[in-house]
Amino acid sequence: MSKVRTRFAPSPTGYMHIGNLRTALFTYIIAKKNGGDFILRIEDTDRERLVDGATDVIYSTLKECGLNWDEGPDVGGEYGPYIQSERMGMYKDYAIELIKKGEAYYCFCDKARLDELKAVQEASGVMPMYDRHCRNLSEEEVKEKLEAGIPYVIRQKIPTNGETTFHDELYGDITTPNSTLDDQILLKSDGYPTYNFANVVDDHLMGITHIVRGNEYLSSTPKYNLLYEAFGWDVPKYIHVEHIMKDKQHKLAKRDGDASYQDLIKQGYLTEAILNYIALLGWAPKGEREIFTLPELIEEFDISGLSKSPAIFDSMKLKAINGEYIRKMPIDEFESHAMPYLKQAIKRKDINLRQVAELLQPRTELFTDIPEQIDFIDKMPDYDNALYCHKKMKTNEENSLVSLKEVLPILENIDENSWNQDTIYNKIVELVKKMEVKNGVVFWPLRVAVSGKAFTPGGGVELCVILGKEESIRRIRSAIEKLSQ
RNA sequence: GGCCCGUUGGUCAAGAGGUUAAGACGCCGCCCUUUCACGGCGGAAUCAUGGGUUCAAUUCCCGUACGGGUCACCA
Repeated sequence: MSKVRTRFAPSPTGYMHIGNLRTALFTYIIAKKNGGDFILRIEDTDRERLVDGATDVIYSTLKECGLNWDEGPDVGGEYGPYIQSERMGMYKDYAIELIKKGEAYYCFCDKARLDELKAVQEASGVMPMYDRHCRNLSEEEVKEKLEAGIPYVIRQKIPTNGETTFHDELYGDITTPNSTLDDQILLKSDGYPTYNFANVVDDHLMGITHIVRGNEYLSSTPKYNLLYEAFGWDVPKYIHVEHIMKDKQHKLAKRDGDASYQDLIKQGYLTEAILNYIALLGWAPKGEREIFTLPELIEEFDISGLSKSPAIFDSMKLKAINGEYIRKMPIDEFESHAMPYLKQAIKRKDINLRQVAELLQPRTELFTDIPEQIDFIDKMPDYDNALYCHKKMKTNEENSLVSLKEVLPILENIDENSWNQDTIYNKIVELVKKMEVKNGVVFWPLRVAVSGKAFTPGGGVELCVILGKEESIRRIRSAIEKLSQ
């Protein structure tokens, strides 16, 4: 069996849609799973849609994701060039070869005639399709028109009856009546190939064995298949993957602002988590495990786990997976990822950011959530005394005031050098015992007094450690004042 | 509209002609606990629909509904 070769062939739009990224992922995995090669080909023949720097987005995204290509525009390879616009010269010969084989023909119909034809067909409710006006021109007629310099295109000669069946590795055999297939244009009047034609020729020339692509190509595959057969080329294996949806009726689109890899990164998601999640969208592993690195995905992957129906993108699940990756990180790595957000929220220089990071790690699902969690550190927020009332902690404004008054001198008596978790905690527990109350009766008011928030990462003691002795004492004093009014 | 594809809890989904129809996210409850989070335990919640085939169908077949895709000198 020949070596497996797969290809990812994006158009440079300056934007990596996560559906595309997922297709790239599967394409890469299928190659690597079989010890094959993954090829990158840039399909940039649409000059009008060309965007500056767009190929760089493709390169950098794939690289960040670890989807390294074995052949491509920048790394070369035996089957280049890998940029479609640089391959333009060769297609015409292939189109003419097809004409000689009787599998294609010159068409001299001009735009006006085609437009009119289409209008008539649409008006009568018929599917717009070329009427094969030029399909049976005699050799003389063709020669005459060519010599007269009449512009032409080359169209594929689809069988007029019968049906075409192709095999998809996922969907099985799919059969389509030939009568529903259009004599599609292979070579445009400017001499350039259409995408459909270039694609088949390129895939063949590059020795692609498995074509992995979006499900939108399912209905044009019969025509591709006919093309392979017309040339007498080996038909590759097809694997069509379903779309990622925003909801049941809408595809995830650019305007949603969260459809691209870049959008997700901006929102604070980790590359590994994104990759892991999109693999799970439309593909199910054999066992119950869900967290996989790229090499593990290659190990686990099997086409049979691919889904045949569209999957709705669920950011809650992505977030949960992101959280798992975050919790798994060594603290140093977490800290460096979190640093920009820590600095954004904390301007004070006397705060030990490492300690803050330690509190935050098990509580972070998205890095962008960090600032809001620690916004009380620089500046005590305004809060209502009602915060001191907590049913389960059995606290209210009165006993909170008592607790704070008791705690204050104890904290004041702790030496600056002993201002740490254990010391503070033990001293407060001693106090609690002496007061003969529940722990919460002291801990809850303390936490409120130093944070002014209903929820904080860490409890009163942790927060006091973070804030330092001086600031903690100051906050407790002003809380006592506030409660005494 | 023609053609093609699909339909298991709210979402991702496993599954098989006979199962208590996995698991995950989310939700709810409990435990742990100085709040929250983490962790642990438990719960509610699903086979689109009508006909066949069969002793038995959510699983196989046909129809219906619903959803998606596609019908360019775009890629």
